[in-house]
Amino acid sequence: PVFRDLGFNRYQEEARRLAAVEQETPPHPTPQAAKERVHETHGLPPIAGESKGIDTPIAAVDLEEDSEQSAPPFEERVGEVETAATGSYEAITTREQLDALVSVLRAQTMVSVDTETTGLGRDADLCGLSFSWRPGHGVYVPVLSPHPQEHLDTATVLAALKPLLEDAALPKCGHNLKFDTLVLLREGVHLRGVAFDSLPASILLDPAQSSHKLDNLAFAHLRYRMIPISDLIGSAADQGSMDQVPLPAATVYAAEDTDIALRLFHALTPELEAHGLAALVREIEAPLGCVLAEMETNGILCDPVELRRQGEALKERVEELRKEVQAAAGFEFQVESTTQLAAALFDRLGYSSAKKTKTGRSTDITVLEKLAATEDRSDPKTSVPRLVIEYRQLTKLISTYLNNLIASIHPEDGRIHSTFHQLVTATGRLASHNPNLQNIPVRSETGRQIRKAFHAAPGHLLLCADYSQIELRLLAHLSQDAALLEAFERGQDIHTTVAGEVFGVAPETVTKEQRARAKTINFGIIYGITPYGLARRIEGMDVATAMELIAQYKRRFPGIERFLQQCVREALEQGYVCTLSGRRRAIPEIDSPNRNLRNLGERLAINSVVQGSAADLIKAAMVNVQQRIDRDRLPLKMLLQIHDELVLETPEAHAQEYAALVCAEMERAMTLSVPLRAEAGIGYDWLSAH
DNA sequence: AGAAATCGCTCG
DNA sequence: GTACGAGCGATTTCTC
Repeated sequence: PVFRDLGFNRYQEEARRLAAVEQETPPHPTPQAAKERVHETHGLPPIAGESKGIDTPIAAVDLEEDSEQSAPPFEERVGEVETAATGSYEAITTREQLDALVSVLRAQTMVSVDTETTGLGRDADLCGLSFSWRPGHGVYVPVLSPHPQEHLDTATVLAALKPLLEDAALPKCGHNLKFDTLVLLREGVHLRGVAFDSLPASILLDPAQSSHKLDNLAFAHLRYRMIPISDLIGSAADQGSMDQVPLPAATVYAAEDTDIALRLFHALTPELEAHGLAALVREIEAPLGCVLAEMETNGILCDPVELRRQGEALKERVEELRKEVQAAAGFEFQVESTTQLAAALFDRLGYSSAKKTKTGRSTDITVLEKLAATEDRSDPKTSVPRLVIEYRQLTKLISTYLNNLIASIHPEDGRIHSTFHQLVTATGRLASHNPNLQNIPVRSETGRQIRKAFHAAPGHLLLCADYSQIELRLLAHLSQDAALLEAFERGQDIHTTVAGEVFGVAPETVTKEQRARAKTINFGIIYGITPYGLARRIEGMDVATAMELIAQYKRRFPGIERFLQQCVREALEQGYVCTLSGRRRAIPEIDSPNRNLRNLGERLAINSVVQGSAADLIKAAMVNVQQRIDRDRLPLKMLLQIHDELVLETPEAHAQEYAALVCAEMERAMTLSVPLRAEAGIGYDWLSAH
C-alpha cells in the first residue's frame, strides 16, 4: 500500500516519482493510523486548567500536549511529501475545551474554518466544525458522530461559536466557504469576515487549471498529500457518510482541511500580491461567497398559480398556431424540429435557403424574419414564417420558463433557490443556474408578464436597483476619453450625445432613429465592433456606411480608440488583459496565425476588460450592501443579481428609504472618473418594481 | 438506450 | 465568417 492512486491525472506522474520518497517517510495514515495518532493526544489536561490561562496570546496557549518533538516544523521540510500524520490535531469534546477554544479564536488575526456534513446537497446535516490558526495544528468540534455521548451537541457548540463566526472583524479563511456558509445558514448562523478563500484565489491565479479542489492545491502548492475522503467513508455505491466515521479518524480528516486551508492562505497570499490579485480576493471574491450563500438561501417567492394561468393561456394559443401553420403549409410536420422545418420551408414551400448551420440550413430568427417580410396577405401559404416565429416564442416561454419555473419552486417555502456560480465565467460575471434567474424574459410583452409571478412576501416589496449605463461609464473611466467623461459628468443622455457627435448635429435635433443607431454603436464598441456586425444590426445599412460611422465615432472619441488599441496591445504583450480590479483573462487567440481567430482575440481583449470591470463593480457593491445590512441590522434580503441589477426584499415600511440606501451603497462601490448612478424601483412583484 | 452535440432563444 | 458573456430545452447525432 505504498502509493495510492490520486485519481488526478495532472499530478500522477509527479506522484509516481515521489512514491519512492514515500518509502522512507511515514506511510500515509490509514484510518487505523489516524485513530492511533489522535489517541496519543487525547488524554490532555483540560485547556482551561492550564497554568498559562486562556487570555494569554495564542502562541502561549497550545491546544496540543507535546509540541513538535517528533518532527521538525513543516516549514523546514521543503521538498518532502507531507501527510496528515505530521499535523497535530485534536477533538474539542467538552464544555471547558469549547470555552477555551472560543477565547483562543477570539485573539487570532486569521482563523481557518471548515464544516463537515453528511453530504453535499441542501439536505446535508452538520457533523462538526474545524478550526486552525497555526499551520500544522487544528481542532475538530464534532456535533454528530457514532458516539454522541462523547462530545457536545449542535446547539451547545453553535451557541458558543456563533458570535465569532458572525463577527466580521474576525478574519477567516477556508476553501470554498460558500458551501460552509450554506451549511451554517441552515443552522441559523451567518458566517462573516471571510478574508481569504483558496478556491477563488486559485481560480483567479490560474483559471486554466482543471481542478481547484483542496487536495490538488495542497499537493501543487505545499507538496502535501491529503487524506482522501474515501479512506473514511469509502467510495461509489457503498459510500457511508461523515456522521458514521469514528471520532479519531474524523478529527484528523477535518482538522487537516483547516490546517491546509490556512497553509494555503500563507502560501497563496504572496502569489496573489505578485499578480495584483490580493485585494480582489480579500475585498471582493472571498466575502462575496457568503453573500451568494445568503441569496441562494433566501430565494425568491414565485406564484405557481400565476405561472400555471399564463401557461394554460399560452398552450391554447400554441395549439391554434400549430394548426394554422400546418393548414398554411398544407402538410403536417413537427414545428420544433429544425430539420423538418427547413425541409418544409426550403424543399416544399419554395423558399430559398441562404444561411447555413454546421449541419444544415438555418431556420433561426433572422432567417424567419427575412422570409416573413415577404409575406403576401392574399396567399395563406406565405404566412408560415410569421406563424413559426410566434410559435417559437410561445413554446420557448412555456417550456423554459413557465413549466420549468413551476417545477423549481421549493415545496416547503414557495421560493425558487437558484445557484449562483461565482467564478465560472471567462470575464468574472456571475452565472445563475438551476434555474437561471438571470434570463427571465423582459423584452417582449408576453414574456415580461412572467415577472408578475415573482413577488415579495406579505407586508413586503421587491426592491430592484440597477446601475445606469454601467459599461459605458466604465468605458469612459478606462479610456479617460474627454468627451465621454464630460457627457457623464454633465448627466447627459449618452446615446443622444454620441448620436450628435457621430451624425454631426446638435443634441437637441437628434432623431429617434439616430439615437437608436448611436445606441447600437455604443454597444458595438463594448463588444469589439466590426463594420459587418454593425451593418447587420442596423436596418438597411451597408458595410461601407457602417465603416464610415465607426471611423467618425473614433474621430470624435479619440480616447476610446486609444483604449481599444491599448487593450489589444496588452493582450499581445502579456497574453492576457486585466480589469479594474486586476482580474485577468488570457487571450491566446491574439497571436493566432488565423486572421478570424486573431480578430476574435482583439474583440475579446476589449470586451473582457469592460465586462469584467463591470463584474468587479457589482460584486463589490453586493459586498457593500450586505455589509450595510449586517452593520445596521436592516430587514433586507438580497435575492438576485442580474449583472447590473440587484433585487432585494424589503418590508413595506421604509422601503423608499432602503431603496435610497441600496443605491448609495452601489454608487460608492468604486470611485471612478465619472459619477456612478443607480436607480431603484419598488413594487409587490418583479413586473411592477421595474 | 443514454450521452453528447447542435440549434435556437432568453437575458445583460 | 462577424459583436461580448451566460443557461437551458428540444431535437438530432454519436457511442456503447
